[in-house]
Amino acid sequence: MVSADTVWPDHLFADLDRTGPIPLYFQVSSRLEAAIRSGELPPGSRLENEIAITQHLGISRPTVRRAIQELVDIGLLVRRRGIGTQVVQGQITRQVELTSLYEDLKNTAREPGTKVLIHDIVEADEIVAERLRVPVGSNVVHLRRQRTAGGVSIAILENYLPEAFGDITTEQLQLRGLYQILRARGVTIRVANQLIGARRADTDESTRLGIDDGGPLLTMERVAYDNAGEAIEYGHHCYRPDMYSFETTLVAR
Amino acid sequence: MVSADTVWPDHLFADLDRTGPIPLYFQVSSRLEAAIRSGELPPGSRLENEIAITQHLGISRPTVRRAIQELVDIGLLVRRRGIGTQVVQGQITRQVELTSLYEDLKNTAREPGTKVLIHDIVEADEIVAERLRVPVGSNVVHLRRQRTAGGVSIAILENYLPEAFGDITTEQLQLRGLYQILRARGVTIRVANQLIGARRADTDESTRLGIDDGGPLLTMERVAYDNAGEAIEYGHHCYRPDMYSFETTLVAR
DNA sequence: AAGTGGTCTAGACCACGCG
DNA sequence: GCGTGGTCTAGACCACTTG
Repeated sequence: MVSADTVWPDHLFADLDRTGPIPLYFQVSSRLEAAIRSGELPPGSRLENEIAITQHLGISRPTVRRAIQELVDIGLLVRRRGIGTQVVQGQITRQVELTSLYEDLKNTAREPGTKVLIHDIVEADEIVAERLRVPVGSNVVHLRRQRTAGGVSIAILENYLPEAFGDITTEQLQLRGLYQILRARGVTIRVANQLIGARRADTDESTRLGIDDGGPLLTMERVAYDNAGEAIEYGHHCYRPDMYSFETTLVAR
Repeated sequence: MVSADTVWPDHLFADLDRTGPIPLYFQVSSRLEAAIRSGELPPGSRLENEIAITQHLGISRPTVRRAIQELVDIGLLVRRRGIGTQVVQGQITRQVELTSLYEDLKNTAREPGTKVLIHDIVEADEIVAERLRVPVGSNVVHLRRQRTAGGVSIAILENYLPEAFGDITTEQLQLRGLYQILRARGVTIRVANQLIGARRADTDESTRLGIDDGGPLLTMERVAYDNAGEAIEYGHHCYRPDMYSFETTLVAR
């Protein structure tokens, strides 16, 4: 018997497509996520148990579990053995996505712009060589860009890429984010390692970002890897701390 | 037929325990992780395919897949359909764990210390009430602590907890990290939402942390939730940026 | 004792990348 | 065409929580 206080928005799952290319578990998890974010499943709601969901949807339990797990992984649901599955109390929302700052800004509806300060080929110093796993002194693409949102400077981005990306043009960089350009070339970033910190701005940085000389900067250093596990990009960026910050959701395994 | 250039450290898996309480997939993934981190499986190595591993270990394919998935999730392995599974090139290592600063510091072998500056019960203002999901004006525990490592001040931590934690003693707080105390009471943090930024230090902060007045501070604001999805802790912390930074590994889904 | 999620099996078929 | 990982099934038994 199912407890009376459980919820399951059955109507959302009437049109599951078993023939198309979209996995069943994804169809279920995305509809469920929408129901949670819209408030249809309020914080604290208890979902029906997995067996019951199985019967409602006509799919197997591992598939149901995978759908639920997707939402547990992003911190929207909490599972407890012997208890059930509940919507988390906090309306925690965004995740630090594996996207570029450019896309972050687009999503916040401030018009992003890019000024390319440096775009050349240099020999890798020890740090760049180590990060990109190329020999010291080999050629790498070097970028320095200034990023604006709604006309206001908010970040200075310095990046290094393997020489294979030497044919990226300055025009492309002015129009799009780096990750967009990479994706258009069939390169997908799969894993990234980031180090977030803070330091004083130097004179050049404070002038460009329109802040006080010596004022605080938020910094991020990142190495990104593609599908094949190859290092694709190393960069160290700095941000106006009153215009940008990093949001993360951590979920215990 | 298995390609000649694949690797599988079969000897590591001779003693899998099928009767004990430790899940098979975890036994496999943790041994595999150790082999990767030790360098026994160097970056770029191709693992044997999943069917072959199934036969080597005498376990089913979903179990093998789950073990591999654990390491994909932390950025150690990369899977490609039609290609296989490989060790990531970069030695991605630590993760921002769901632990307190205290434990972070212990792991880096600098002796952590805590000075309790404030420990009282206050009425929740609007922000605290919203974060902890309690009524405005209801009682909450208020903490302000100064954290040292090897005798050097590195952070000021301000936290709010529901009144149910009013029996935590100042002595406990001096000896242990907050999350340790919570765990000892049977409270496990499951989900946390963090916002990381930077700002200027005020005079009190700069004095306590031994930095210049107005110098840069790394800041973190966090709300943490337990197994049941209940808000357990809200805090805003600041760190000496030359002594502490945040490391994250992001993995695309 | 009853109900829940956690783990595991032994298959099946499909989609993608490559030669 | 072949090998790879991606998805899915229909069960089974176990461990934990609560009444």
